[in-house]
Amino acid sequence: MSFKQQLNDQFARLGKVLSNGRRLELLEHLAQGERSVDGLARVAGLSVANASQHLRRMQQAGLVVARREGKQVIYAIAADDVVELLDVFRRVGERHLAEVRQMVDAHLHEKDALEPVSAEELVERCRKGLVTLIDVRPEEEYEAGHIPGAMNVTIEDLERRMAELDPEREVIAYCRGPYCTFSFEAVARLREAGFRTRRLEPGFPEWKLAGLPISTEEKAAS
Amino acid sequence: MSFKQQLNDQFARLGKVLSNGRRLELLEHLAQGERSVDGLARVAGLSVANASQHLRRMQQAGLVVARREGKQVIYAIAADDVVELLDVFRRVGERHLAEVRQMVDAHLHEKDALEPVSAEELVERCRKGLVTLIDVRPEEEYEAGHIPGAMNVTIEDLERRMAELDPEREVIAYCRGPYCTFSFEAVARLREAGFRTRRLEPGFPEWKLAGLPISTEEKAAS
DNA sequence: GGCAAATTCAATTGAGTGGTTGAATAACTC
DNA sequence: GAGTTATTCAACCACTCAATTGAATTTGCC
Repeated sequence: MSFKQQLNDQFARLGKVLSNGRRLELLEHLAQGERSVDGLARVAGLSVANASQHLRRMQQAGLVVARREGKQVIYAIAADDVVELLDVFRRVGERHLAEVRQMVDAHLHEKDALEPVSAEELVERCRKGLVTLIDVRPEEEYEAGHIPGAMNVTIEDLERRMAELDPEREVIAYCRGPYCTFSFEAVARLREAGFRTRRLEPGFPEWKLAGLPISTEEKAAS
Repeated sequence: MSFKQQLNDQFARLGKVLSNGRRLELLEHLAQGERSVDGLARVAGLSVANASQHLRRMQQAGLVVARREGKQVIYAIAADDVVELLDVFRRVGERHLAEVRQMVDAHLHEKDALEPVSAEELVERCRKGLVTLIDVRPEEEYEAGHIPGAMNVTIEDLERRMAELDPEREVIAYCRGPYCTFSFEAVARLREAGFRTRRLEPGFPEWKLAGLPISTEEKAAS
């Protein structure tokens, strides 16, 4: 077997890691911040043993790193370029896999009724103090890092905490990324309740990757 | 099975396509330009039936497109973002797969003895008329598109045609991309023969992707 | 229509993968 | 050190995949 073939076989190992939906899901969660094995197993709906297997495989491929912290093993994305890869991967997938386009169109976008706000636009509007920014991810992920000035309101809390929002200000919601449904849902519900609302185009990982400021201050401070 | 899981399974299909060394090799060749099934089978060292299977699979995933031309079926990369994906994929692979780093270090780079020239630098030097640019890929790929002003000298022809090169000018060689060995080999041989030589950092696909000018003029014109 | 070339299809084989289960290991607590 | 919790290991089964082989299909040419 030629050198070229051996080399391509090595690269193919990376492809193998990305060739399983469960692993992609785990990577998506890890892109939000580091987590323990059973934390990941819970959010991804997998058995602990199964999640552990997938994580170990990704570790061998160098995409994630693990460290021990007491009884727990904490996994994290190995480097920013992995998030970048995931992003390109998703973009190409969305463009080229007919099935993805169909699924996304059918389930998520009510066409562009929920027209997104770009990162630049958000920065501008925040500066002017025109908007309320909400982070629709679970509390754990919010605490691991969020956009400065965002308040954490999960989907479950949304109805209950709507009263806290100023109806005069536009509400902008963001979540994990372009294929996370939280922000779509939040926007839909807030619209029903009469708010002017839009979703932020990038998710938190894309925001972070772009080098924009992030914050890890406690919930109370927002 | 949740929507999120289904969606990730769809994306995983893309990973599956990239999870095989032979397919990656075919994509690398296709990134040089379109080719027929048996042309691809020959350059990749596969049986025609096997190449056909791989190509059909990549077609189903939307990464390549096929068109009939007489008796032959011509395959081509579906869009530029596929080349971009391949590029990110290789970059991440090189950084994160320890085995790749080892193999590449051992076989290709005699460390940076063959320090590469960037695309910008080449454009600058070409403008000043300081360098001879050679394209070390097979004739077919050269004819499908090359950097303007480059002369096509394959590895096989190199020894024989060295006399055509001006020993006073620096010679810059390029080939298929960062994991193609042709330009390394050409540079090594030319150095032995006493030429000042370097290799171009990007390969032809990367050059094209960057939107830099390309030419398809006949060999005689160079 | 009959023949040849290029490609695809269909069936088969051996190897690898994903998920489950139950046992083994590691670290902390008492 | 016994007990508890978090993680990994090992064995297993059903399933998918890569490559080969030979037949079938499509197209062009006489």
